[in-house]
Amino acid sequence: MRQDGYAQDLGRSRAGLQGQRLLHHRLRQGRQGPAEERTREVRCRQVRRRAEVRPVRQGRRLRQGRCRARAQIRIQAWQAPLREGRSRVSEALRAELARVASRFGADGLEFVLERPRDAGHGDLATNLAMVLARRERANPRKTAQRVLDELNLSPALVARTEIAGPGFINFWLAQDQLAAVHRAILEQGARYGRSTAGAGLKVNVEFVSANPTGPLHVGHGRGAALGDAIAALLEWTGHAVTREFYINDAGVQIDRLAESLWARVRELAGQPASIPEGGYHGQYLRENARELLDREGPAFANLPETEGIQRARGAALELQRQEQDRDLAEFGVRFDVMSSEQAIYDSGRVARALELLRARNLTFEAEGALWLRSTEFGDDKDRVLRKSDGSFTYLVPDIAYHIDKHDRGFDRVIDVWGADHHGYIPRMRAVLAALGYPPEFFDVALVQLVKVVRGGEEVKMSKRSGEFVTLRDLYEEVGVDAARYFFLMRKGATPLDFDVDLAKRQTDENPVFYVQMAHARLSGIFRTAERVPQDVAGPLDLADLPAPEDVELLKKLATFPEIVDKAARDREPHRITVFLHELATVVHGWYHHTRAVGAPEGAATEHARLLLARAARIVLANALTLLGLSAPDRM
RNA sequence: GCGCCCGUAGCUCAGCUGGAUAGAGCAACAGCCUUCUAAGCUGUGGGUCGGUGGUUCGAAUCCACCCGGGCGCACCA
Repeated sequence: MRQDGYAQDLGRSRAGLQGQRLLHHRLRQGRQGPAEERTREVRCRQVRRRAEVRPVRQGRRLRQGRCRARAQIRIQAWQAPLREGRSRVSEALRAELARVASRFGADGLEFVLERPRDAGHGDLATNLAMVLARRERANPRKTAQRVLDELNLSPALVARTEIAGPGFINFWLAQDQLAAVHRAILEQGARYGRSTAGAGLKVNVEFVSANPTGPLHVGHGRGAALGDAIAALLEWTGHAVTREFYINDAGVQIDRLAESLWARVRELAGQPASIPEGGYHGQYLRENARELLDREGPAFANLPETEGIQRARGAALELQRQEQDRDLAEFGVRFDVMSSEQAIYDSGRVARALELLRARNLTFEAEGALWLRSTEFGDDKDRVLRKSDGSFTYLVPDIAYHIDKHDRGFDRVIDVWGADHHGYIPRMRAVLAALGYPPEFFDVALVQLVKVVRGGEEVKMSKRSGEFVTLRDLYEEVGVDAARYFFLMRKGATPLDFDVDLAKRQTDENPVFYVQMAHARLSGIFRTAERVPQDVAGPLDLADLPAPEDVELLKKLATFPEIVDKAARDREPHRITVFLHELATVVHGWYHHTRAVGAPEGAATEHARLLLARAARIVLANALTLLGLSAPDRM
């Protein structure tokens, strides 16, 4: 039930949602009837969140000193394999700068070598001289000159250098480097942007994990798009990824589901029935009831209650699972493994997990309950495992599940959870630490709420579920590509406004359209030229690309692998959508200002621009494909 | 009370391990179609980066405190 907070919990748990009051108000008003019965469920979906959430967000700055040490260790653990993935040019330059630093008696000095925001500051820039000057209390610009004098760079690598501003050293790369990038793009094709940085690390990405108690809603959709994209990013960076869905098919919510379906069956058969307290009121259960009666015959409604509910349970689970699977498949998300909570109980893993904790002396009995000593491992209070009524808290099967993932040989486990579950993280982390798993084993990516906006108005009711906008409603209306793109446009941890009108618009105001259009236009060039992109081959001579837009485009293409690495490291797919939009802007500008087919500069330029268009088309397609989006040839 | 999240242009948001005049889209305004999709391009206006201190050669970014908004402090999943 990783995500259910989204739907049921709107009125309470959302952190950091400005301007949400209206939404809460509407939702409450809108489902006044059902909401009454749902009160209990709402209450029981609340999550505690006292504890630290920081360490989850590795890629972000850490404001609290106390979390810092721990988080940084983890950042390093994650980044380490990625270092090799950086471009050869910047690595060579970095190495040379490090050599100079050590000649100046500053071995291992930390400095920055990065791509400056402003193209006027070169292709790469370093603050090395400024850092050195600080140690020596020297003038940074003079130090920069000394660094330059000492620097031994091949002209094949760097064409020009300058000292700028307070002491930056800027580098312009040799054109050979750009030609090499172009060659790499054509050679690697659909693989351009991939790296082996992950070194085959086995990663399990668990996402969506919705309760099988109703249709997937937009919040699940965002989780699906995000989890799938994170998984793809990890694949692109050389990790062995498993996409997994955890079915919460045990527990009281399934009992309520079964009772609710049974009530609908009786109702359809004209018998007295009512949805139990905490039950499910959605229209979909009426449809399920109809299906069940059609399948089993009218006598089904006359079964004794116990048996009826028992059989309704199986049917409800099956039908809800089918519907969720269908929606996910249509949304373009596939899972390698479906795990069932019930199966974890049935296989004895829950009992074994409990034994394991007990054997390690991590539990104690008090007040008729069994407790976990989670405070000894960073949680802020001890947690109940077995309630005094003898039943288990949710923590227990979840612990068993994570042990299971560990036992299946995963090096890393990433759970994509609704942000309302963030209070649960320290608990799980504490348990896994207690079991001796390395801290980097477990991580969580949080997904914030989605607010659907139409005509400037908030969310509306779904006609079919009687609840929220379902994922299906959404992608049927705006299309899968637009839905996925919009879900991925923002950082997962940021609340998202989904503007349905904008997503449907077939103009450049719509970012999905704008990006896909860039790809279609590039394809159009080849149609006009009556050439197949794959047949436009040969080395690229930079001298045949006279326009500044040509070079700008090529440089943009060159940044893609680095963007992928960073997006994977920080698990932030939105960086790919940001990149896509930037690249599309450059492509459109290039398309408008230069001419490929029948280039006025001559045949050599036409050929060079076709080569460039082919490369740009590859990169656009790769970035789109990575996010699960199509790259249309015409629109 | 304790804790967590958030506060960047009118709106929605980027801003990567602190860097060189703070960016994009939308909205507003002004232009550009005998030429590969005008489903596009170009330009203009618009910001005390919530506030105050601190660290630093340098802070939207790190630290402290404060203000404002949201949320949580269960034997519920």
